[in-house]
Amino acid sequence: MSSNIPSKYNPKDFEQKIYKQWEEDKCFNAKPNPDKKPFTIVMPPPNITGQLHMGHALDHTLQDVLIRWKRMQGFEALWLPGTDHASIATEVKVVDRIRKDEGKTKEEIGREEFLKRAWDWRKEFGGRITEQARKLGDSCDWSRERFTMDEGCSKAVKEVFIELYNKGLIYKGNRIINWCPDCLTSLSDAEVEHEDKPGNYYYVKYPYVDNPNEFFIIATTRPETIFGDTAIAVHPEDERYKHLIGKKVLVPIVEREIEIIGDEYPDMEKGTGALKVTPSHDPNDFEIGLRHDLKQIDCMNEDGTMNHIAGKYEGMDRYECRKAFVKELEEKGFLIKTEETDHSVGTCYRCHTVIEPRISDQWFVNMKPLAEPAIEAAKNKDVEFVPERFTKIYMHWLENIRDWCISRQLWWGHRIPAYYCQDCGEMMVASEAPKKCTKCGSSNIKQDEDVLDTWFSSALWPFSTLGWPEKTKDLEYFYPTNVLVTGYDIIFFWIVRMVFSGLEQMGEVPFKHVFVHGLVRDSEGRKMSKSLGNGIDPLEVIDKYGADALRFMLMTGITPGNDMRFQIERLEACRNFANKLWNASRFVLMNIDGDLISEDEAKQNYKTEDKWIISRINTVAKEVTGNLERFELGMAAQKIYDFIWNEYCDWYIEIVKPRLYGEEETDKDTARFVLIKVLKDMLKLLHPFMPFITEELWSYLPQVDDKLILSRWPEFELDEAYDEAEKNMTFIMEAVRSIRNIRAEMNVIPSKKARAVFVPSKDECRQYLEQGAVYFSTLANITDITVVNSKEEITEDMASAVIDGTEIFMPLSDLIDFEKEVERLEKEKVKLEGELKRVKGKLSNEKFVSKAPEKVVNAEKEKLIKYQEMMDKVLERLKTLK
RNA sequence: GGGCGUAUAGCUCAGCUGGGAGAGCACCUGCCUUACAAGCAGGGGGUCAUAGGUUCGAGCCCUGUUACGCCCACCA
Repeated sequence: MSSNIPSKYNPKDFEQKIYKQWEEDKCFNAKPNPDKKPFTIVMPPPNITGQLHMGHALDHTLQDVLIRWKRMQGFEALWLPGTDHASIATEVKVVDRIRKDEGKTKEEIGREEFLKRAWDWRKEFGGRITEQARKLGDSCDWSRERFTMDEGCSKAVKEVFIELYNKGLIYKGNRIINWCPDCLTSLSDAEVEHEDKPGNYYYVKYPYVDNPNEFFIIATTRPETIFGDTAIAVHPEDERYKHLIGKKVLVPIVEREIEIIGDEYPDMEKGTGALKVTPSHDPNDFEIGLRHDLKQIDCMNEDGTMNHIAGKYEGMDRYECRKAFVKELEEKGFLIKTEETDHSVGTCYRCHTVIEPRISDQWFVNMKPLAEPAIEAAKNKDVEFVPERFTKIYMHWLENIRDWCISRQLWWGHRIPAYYCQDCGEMMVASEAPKKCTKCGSSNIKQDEDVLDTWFSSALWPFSTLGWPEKTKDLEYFYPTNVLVTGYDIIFFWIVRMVFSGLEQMGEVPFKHVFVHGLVRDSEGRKMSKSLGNGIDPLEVIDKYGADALRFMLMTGITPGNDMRFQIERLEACRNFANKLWNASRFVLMNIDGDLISEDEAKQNYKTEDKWIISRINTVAKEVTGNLERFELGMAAQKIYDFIWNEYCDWYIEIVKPRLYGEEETDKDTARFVLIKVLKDMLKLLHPFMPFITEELWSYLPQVDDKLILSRWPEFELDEAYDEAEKNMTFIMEAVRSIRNIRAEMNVIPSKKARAVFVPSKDECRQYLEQGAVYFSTLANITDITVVNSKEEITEDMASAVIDGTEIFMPLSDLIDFEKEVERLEKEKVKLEGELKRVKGKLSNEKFVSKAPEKVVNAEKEKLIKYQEMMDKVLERLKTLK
């Protein structure tokens, strides 16, 4: 076994192979199991528009760590994968491809043919994405892979739509919505991004009808909508204007008569305190229009160009028209002034085209009744956000929610299950096309042309993927899920909607915890984006450094909910860590042949260092588990890293070498046993973070019968806590460091061998030293160790150090540099002075002594004695030297 | 307009429920010591943004300020 472990860590040699084995052995599969508790995560389905990026790598690693950990803890762990059809984004891509390949528009090839191409796209990219997920090591149950437009999900979508419609929670209406003139579809409020853009206030004159020489002045940022003006609104209490209500003015140039109306909406403090009202192009104006029964005059086409209402500007782009029309206003004397200003405009989250508010026939979800239970769920902590601050964002959104526009003027997506009789106009909502009109009996029936917002189907993901609307065993067992892991950028799009959908359909929240993470930025802190070209492809990284290194890098040095930077240096450090573990394991295996002794046998022969390392990993396991439970994955990873590198490799392996090379068989076997025992636990603890290397190394270990992925997570064992051994080793390590320090600082290492004289001040330390000669020879090249009671033997030509419990002297004979030695001790003195001052200050503070907990006070008292003792020795030594 | 986040070693960041600050990289010194130079040993480097407050005690809690960033909003 040990002989065939490759001498170099090369992740490419085994990552793929290991994944295949896991998959073949169905290690990721989960099914309802009455003997186990379920632990479920549904994967946020990646869009089929492209490939996985670093954000996915982070997102997936977080989920995989949790799933692997819980699986090892004995839960029936299900991580359910899938992909999202991403209606608008995919449609745009497919349209582009058709244009490029065939030079045709989607209208030219027709709906049916278009959908065929879209499904082809889905096959191609959906497969690519799942391949990438495999490279990352995602331990998801591929036998359950879903797609938001597969049969089951489509059924769920229809079911929910019909149910909400029948309850009156979905309705169709002619209302003002966000329109993207480039994507040519409506958008929900969540899909509109606000950007500050430079613009102007244009102050425009509206002449009075009865007195064309006098004007009413209006400020507007969008003069091109003047063509759609149907009123001017002022606040009915506004002293400046109140008397003008009812008067008529002419829309400049257009010369349409409009009335000055009184409405509560205008803010007397803002601008001129008066508004032009354009119900077709502004949501507020739309509302005002409804209140006053104003005409809705739409002056634009769906692509953002002006229509016939704009007269000679017909066909001109809205921004071109703005410029030209302002010029005309100016020339004809209607423009008073222009003021520069920045103002926020809504843009399409996909293409960033400025959205145009537009009145059209759309489907909406009545949100208020659905939002309330979702708010309650967060208040009751049925859903908890990690970190907690995201609760506020969630709440704020729900409390201010408006109806959700769910229809999209697209082809790729779930077609709205509404049918219209072409003869009598009757609308029928049903899962299948009705054969006959329920009103007039006609069979001339057509389905609604529109599809649903992608997020409508995503909202059902936690239960549609488990078989809903059927009452499946899966659903019963795995729902509600435990954790939903996602970036903070889709809380509104997705989290909120899953919660209210889960509550509405299942009567239960879809997940207990929402674990929110940040963005992966580039090394300079910029968002990774295609346009900047600063994106880093996870696959390239995996190819170069291995998936384990990438995963570990993404898991360490991060704080939940905060953004992180992608740094190649950290990636290298993680790869080096993997290499370190690889070599340490190789060392252990090289020193083992045949079977290990039994635990009982080993236990009787544990040496101090054995007890120490066992005790330490016992504690680490406990802490790591605690960290994972609190979603502190970065902290957990860091602790495992530190233990493996700093304790197991740097100390334990080094300490144990002489035993392995020696003749004492019992010592040797015990050391071998402990090396393996601790290594096994290390591999287990690290496995969720670095699944590949740990599984690979595990396969070389003696006496393992199953895969690491299926092994049992280490738990804290009370009988493996060895406090005395920990104390002992801590002291020894301290002493070794001091000796190493002397050797390095004094720069005289005449030979590998050296002598050290200890003058201990504590009995226990004397004991540690007397029994610990081997540690010093192994770790500090001290071949001659003397423990004495008095300083009779101590001479001037010795370098010295003081630690808690003992003084250490190293004879350097004529090589000693007195100046340097004094310098060293002076430095030590200064340090101790500082400590003493602090401790003394505290203890002389009566309030501290009386108010601080006894434990803390006692600790300070002990420190005082310790430092005082050390100080005395340093001073004494300095005296003899001078 | 409202809300939130971040400010800690040259760089990137940790620091859990308050007891006197850590890592990686970089830097300096010495080592190719038969697991590992993707390494080993040693070392230097921080008034924890700023001004107050609470407390025996503050990087951590409270208030104000500054800088950067993010989110929300029907800001004529």
